Order: sequence, then structure tokens, then C-alpha cells
Amino acid sequence: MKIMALNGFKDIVPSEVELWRKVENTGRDIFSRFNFSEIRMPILEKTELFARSIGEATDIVEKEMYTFVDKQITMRPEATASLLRAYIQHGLYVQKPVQRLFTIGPMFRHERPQKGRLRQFHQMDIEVLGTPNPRVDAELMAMGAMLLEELGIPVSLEMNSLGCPVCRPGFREILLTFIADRKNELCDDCNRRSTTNPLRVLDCKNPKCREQVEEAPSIQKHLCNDCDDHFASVQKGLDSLNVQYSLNKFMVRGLDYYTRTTFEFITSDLGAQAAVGAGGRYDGLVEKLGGPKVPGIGFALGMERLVLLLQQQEVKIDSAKVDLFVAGLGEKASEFAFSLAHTLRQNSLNIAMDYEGRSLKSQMKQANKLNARFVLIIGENELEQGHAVLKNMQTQEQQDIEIHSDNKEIASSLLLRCQ
RNA sequence: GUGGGUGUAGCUCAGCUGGUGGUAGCACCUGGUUGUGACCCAGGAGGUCGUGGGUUCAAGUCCCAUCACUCACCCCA
Repeated sequence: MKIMALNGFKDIVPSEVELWRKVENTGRDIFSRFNFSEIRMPILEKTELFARSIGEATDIVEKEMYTFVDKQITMRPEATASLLRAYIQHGLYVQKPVQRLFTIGPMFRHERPQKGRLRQFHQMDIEVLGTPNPRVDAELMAMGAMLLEELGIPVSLEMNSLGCPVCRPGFREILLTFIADRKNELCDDCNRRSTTNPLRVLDCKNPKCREQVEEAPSIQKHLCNDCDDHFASVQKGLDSLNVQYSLNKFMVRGLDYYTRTTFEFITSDLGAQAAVGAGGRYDGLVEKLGGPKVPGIGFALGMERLVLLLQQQEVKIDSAKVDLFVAGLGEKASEFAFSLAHTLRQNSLNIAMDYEGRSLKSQMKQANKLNARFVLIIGENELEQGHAVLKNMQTQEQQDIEIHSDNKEIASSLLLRCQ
């Protein structure tokens, strides 16, 4: 029986890593343009951290976490809680009143895997701590849009406000009344949701529920003055940056901690997994985790989903080019090639060679497949006479190279010719 | 946790109403005169047909079970 990776856990093989690096490098580039600093946290945390931040009653905490029960530690199901824990633990709020942080790494949730959804998955997570300013909300969305645009991934941005502890409870009551009135029209799931998370009824996928919910009260019309002002300012900010978006009064969040602004970047090319990025404001969370009373906002991008989209678009990346393939013919020449290759590498050239004593034809084929720019052919006779042949694989030109001298001199002469 | 679909070479897949596993494509290796890649040609290697039962003279094919993968629901990035 072959040993295979766990269900929902995937290897990222070399041919895929190129795309992953593209996603990650583009992310890092954009984040630094917006003056974000990277932070890295451990993958294991105390279980309590997630229970407190994400919410005891959420599916994630109730049944999807990888927890070592005996030790009460858990592999993080998302990044925000860990990041805030680190932010509080190291007193980062003292060093800078507003912290702009990002982190990239794996998360773990024990869900049934499907397209764009794995048990170990990777996110780029961005958080701004310490400011309630609605411009930051707009700026974050604009940054996400910029990143996706530079990756060439078309998405739509949807936004909503979830209100705050002042106005949300009131809306919840209104919504509950609405749901109760249509109890018989709504699906079983929605009736269950009405007790667990009533807002969820708003984004049920069941067509019948959708129809019913069409006339549901809009939270956007039940915001308190502060939330309403904030919501308006965010929209003004987006407009001033020319970011396209639409308001979606049905969009809610699965995690308890969100307040006010909430948003998603949505694609239509990933089946059921429409959201490639999502986030929102969480003004009470830092305090709830034992930190100072500072507001925060953040979002996460699902890297698997981004990579899938790039794969679907058949985006190709140039693989790292080999500068020079050193082809040695016969034992003596191979030995010479072996040590010369090392010197060339010390001089920063990307060198490949054959180790199996294969024919020149075979070595040329390998060089070609590796996209080598040059091949240095070292034969037995030439080696004795102190020269070798340097072939430019593109132009097919060949020239004689002196190899009388020591490796260092050969290397510097090759460096010049391989520019 | 609940449903549907699919398991044949490293990958993508043919294989009809049961009758000897495909000259299939890609990839790989070796050749196509002396020491030169791409294109082309020839050859080669590579498989307990996911696994275990059952029906049958005979099972990749039919039945049952099981495992894996996959898509969707729930939930979520």
C-alpha cells in the first residue's frame, strides 16, 4: 500500500511552485507599496485563542479545528487571531499607534475538501490595527483590487456593513421577526440558522430562500448614525480611488468578530468557491483578546484559489534559466567539468550538468530541455590541448575557449562570454 | 457529517452487448555512422486494470463491499 498525503492535504510540486511564487511575490510587492510589514507566527496556538476570537458557536470552532485535545492546543484555522495575539504579546501598539501587518502561510480546517478548499490551505492575511478611519477600509479594498488586477484575475468587489454592537442587535430582532413570518417558506438549513446565526439566512444559496429573502430588511437601512457615517465614508473613499464595487445587503460573515465594513472579492470561475478574498472590520476583537481598546480591519486571500485561477487561465511562467550546461565527454573531461561547474557556481552562474556519463547528444538534449543559454563542450582531446567549445544555444554559434589556466580564470572568461 | 461522479502506464485517456491490457497522445531512455539540442523517424522501458469478495467456462467490463480521489451541500479564503 502506497503511502499518500492525507485527504485534503496537497503537495505543491515544482511545476506548480512557479505560480505560487508569482502569487506570493506579487503580494509582497503590493504590500510593501502600501507600507505593510511582514510578521510570522507559529502554527500552533492555545485552543482558547480561537474559541475566544472566532466564536465558540461557529462551525470552525465547533467541528473543524485540528486540536490536540490532551494539550488544548490547535493548529490555526485562520491567521487573524494569531496575529492579534502576537500584536498584543509584543506590545506592538506601543511601538506604533497604527500597525500595518501582513503574514503568509498555511491554515488548517477539518472540512470536506472540494475545489479550491483544502484542509491545509494557504492565505495571505493583511491587517491594520489601531485606526477606525474609513479611509483605511477603502484603502485595503483598493489594495486587494490592485493585487488581483496585477495578477490578471478578474473579480468583483462586494461590500456591506454589519453594523456594530449598538445597532446590530436591533437589526437582528427585526430580521428574526421577518424569518419567523416565513418559517414555512424557508429551507431546513435556514430555520436552523435562525437560531445559530440569523444573518446567514440572508446568503442562503437555496433559490426559494433567495426569493423570500429578496424582501428581507436591509441592515444598511438599520445602521446607527456612526455606522452609517462610516459606511458612507468608505464608499466615498472607494469612489475617490476609482475602485469598482457593489453593495450587497445580503453579504454576512461566518466569524463572530466582524463589525461594520465587510467585503469580498468574488470570482465566477471557481464553482462553489466564489470568494478569493474576504475580510472586514473587527473593532472589538483586540480588546476581547486582552489587548488595548483599538479598532482593526483586515482581509485574507485564499492562495489556492488564486493559483487555481491562474492555472485555469494557463498562465505560464518562465522557469529559471540555466546559464551554462557543462558537457564533459569521458571520465577525465567529466571530472574537469565537475570542478569547473563548482567554480562557475561560486561566480553566481546557474550551472547544470550530466552525471550519468551520457553521450554528447544526450547532454545536448538535456541542455535544450533545461533552456540552457550556453553549453560548454569539453572533450578528452581538447582537454589535453587546453581548449573547449562554447556553444550559444540560440544562435548556434560556437567558439573556442582556452582552458589552460586555472578554474578561476576560465570562470572569468566564461562570465564575460555568457552575458 | 450528507449526497452525486470517477478509479486502466509518471500524466491525459481509449477499451462496445463479458472472450488474450492499447502500434493511443505527452513525458522518459537508446539509436538514426566518427563528438552537437529543437523538427522528424525507428526501437525500448514502464501495469498485481484502486483493493477484497461474488456471479461465470471466462471479469478492466456485471454484482456487493471497501478505500481513494473528485464535485456539490453544510461551512468557509
